[in-house]
Amino acid sequence: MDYKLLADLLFPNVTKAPEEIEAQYPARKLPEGAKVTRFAPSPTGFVHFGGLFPTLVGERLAHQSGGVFYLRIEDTDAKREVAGAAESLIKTFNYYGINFDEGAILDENGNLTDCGDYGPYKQSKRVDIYHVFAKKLVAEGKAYPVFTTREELEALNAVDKKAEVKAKDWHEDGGEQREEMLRNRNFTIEEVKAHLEAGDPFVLRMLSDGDPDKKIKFTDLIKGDRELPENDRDEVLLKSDGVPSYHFAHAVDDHLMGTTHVIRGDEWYASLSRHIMLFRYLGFKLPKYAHISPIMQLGENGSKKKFSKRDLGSNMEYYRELGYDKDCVVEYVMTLLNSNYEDWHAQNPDKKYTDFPFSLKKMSSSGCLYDINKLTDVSKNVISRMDADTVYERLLDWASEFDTEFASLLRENEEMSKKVLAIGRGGKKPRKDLAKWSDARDYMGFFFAPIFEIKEEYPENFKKDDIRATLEKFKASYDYTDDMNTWFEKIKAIADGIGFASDMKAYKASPEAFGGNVADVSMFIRVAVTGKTNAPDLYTVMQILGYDEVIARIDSMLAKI
RNA sequence: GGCCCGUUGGUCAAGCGGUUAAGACACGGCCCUUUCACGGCUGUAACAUGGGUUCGAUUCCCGUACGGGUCACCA
Repeated sequence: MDYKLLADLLFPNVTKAPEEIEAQYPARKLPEGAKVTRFAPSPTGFVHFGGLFPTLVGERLAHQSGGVFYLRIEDTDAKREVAGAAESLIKTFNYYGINFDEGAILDENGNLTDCGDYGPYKQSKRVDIYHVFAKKLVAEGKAYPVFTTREELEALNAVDKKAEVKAKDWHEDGGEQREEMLRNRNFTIEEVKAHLEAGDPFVLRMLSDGDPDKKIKFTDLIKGDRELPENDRDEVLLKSDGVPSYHFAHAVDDHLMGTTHVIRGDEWYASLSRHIMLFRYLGFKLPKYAHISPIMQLGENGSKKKFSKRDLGSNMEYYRELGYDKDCVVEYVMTLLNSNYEDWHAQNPDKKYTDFPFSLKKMSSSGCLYDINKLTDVSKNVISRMDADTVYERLLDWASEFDTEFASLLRENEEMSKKVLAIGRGGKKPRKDLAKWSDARDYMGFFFAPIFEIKEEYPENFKKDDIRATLEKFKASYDYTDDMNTWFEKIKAIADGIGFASDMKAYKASPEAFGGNVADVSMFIRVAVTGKTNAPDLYTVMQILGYDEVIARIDSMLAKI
């Protein structure tokens, strides 16, 4: 077989030499040790929660080392492509603070465009490039056309499955599919020419020289030194429409674009032997690989299941709607990614996650279970460290979209809202009331008269006379200018006045001697003012509410009981 | 099913031949406290399993079970 002739036959329009392409992609001028990583999504839908993991890892590795993190759109499957998916993918990542130095970006009008010297960054625009390298492989006898149609192949595959032909047997014993590959491999130039002239479509497959009985050794940056059987599959390089498969595009693009570290999901691990072979065929230097285990979710039968796109919480939009702050989600992912991250952040509360020395060595090689409890805890910590202005802004951002009534109240009462959000904030041990923005309404809603309805919801074991007496006495004695101590002394006096213990120790010593205690008295007032039995510090609440509002609320309650 | 990978408390996880087997979340108790939240103290709870190797295995080897990934002209 004259491979050179075959190559010209298959790719008559390809005139460029691989070297010409290579010349267009010179090595980047980067500091020693700088890593070049990429995120390479296919635009088929929303950003998946699990997709955040490799993305964040790639971003950290690149930016921590002074390297480059770029975005490449893998739109080689027109059938699955969803209009606008690429744009929304980018928006989502930008929203989470993950930014790309190079690659597909959004211009000011929100349209997809390229940024950087190693493009095009959309694979559908790189078809000519792939063909140059495809032609080279054919000319070297490392790839060949297969004219068998997909339908025919599927039928053969079904036969193999029925006969329980194992994948391994491909190499030794054949199987119908294997036979078909060999038949195509052995076509003469004349046969190929005849197919071509008849207009038969073909796929280009790599001509594998692997032996699955032999192992190929390699290093995965997370899993360590491993080995896999050599690849013996004649993997598809170009589909019948001339568009490359993932495998071929991966090799060509990551080589030309100078990727040093391929960070990807674990589902690619099994095809690594194929990729290694491809890089060898192409004469490319193999990048370093890190395969990340998928995040799991608890299945119905109690077993772990890969977090799938159908699962609640897989769409990043879900967290935004629920009101989880972007920083909280990133923080949570970081705690899962590097086991020492949480300790580090506890010791460096003021630093950002980008200051953390991220390491692949600290990554777990088994998939972890998604835990909403942990997300909640992490979120409370993150929000508790924010200042009141930031909390106000982000809460308002969220509410503007998902709770417009609350949003307008926040806007109309900006000053008060910030005071409320400042309660217990700052200092070493801040309050942790908010895990997500949607918690805020319940936490602080009572400050806003329009959505605050006073209900008479006292525990039943108290006498209404005591409650009434408390409220009346409080109303008579309340002085807005009192300091906290004076204020509370007055409440103690009220307790004494109605036969409740003002001293908790005395009460605990003999509870039967009193009608209740000062905590109960405080509760009477608290319910009238906040509508709840639990609220932030009552004195501060009243200071924010103002004298008139406090008295109005007391009066309102007095009218009801 | 073949081939890979994994398995320390409910969850996330330290650990790399000798430890009272860390820590965090969740859960329980106590303390602080006018409620809540915070904080402090404290408790329950783990090396999947069977064989080896070894003076000694959670740590090393083999098998078993369980879980996961993959086996497309999808990425």
